[in-house]
Amino acid sequence: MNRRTKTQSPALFTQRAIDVIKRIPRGRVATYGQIAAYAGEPRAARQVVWILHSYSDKHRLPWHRVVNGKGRISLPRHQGYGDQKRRLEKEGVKFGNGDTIDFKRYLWSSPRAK
DNA sequence: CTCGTGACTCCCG
DNA sequence: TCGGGAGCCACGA
Repeated sequence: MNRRTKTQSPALFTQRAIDVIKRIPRGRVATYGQIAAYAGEPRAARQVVWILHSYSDKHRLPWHRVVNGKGRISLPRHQGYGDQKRRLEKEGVKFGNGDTIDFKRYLWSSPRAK
């Protein structure tokens, strides 16, 4: 009777989070917490991180459009920091002093969330 | 089941 | 402005 074995599919949250990330439009950015909130778990920002690590490739997620709550890239300098910055600038996102992104201009807001 | 991991976030000082 | 600490969640070993 338990037709649905838990190992079959990722948690609903994970699925929704992936979906949310895929909806981030070009030239816009979203924060980890924001994505988690749209997916239904405001405090699962860390889970979003894990998702990026595990599914960004399989699902072709726009991982570079995800930044931290301070409007800055979270990747370590020795990792994809420069890569992410370049990808964003290529989409028209400008970085201010201290490599901060102006949320008033580039933060994405889901049409359905509001 | 317990633990470790991870590109976070909030709260203080 | 910056750093430390606690809280947070799901997954894999």
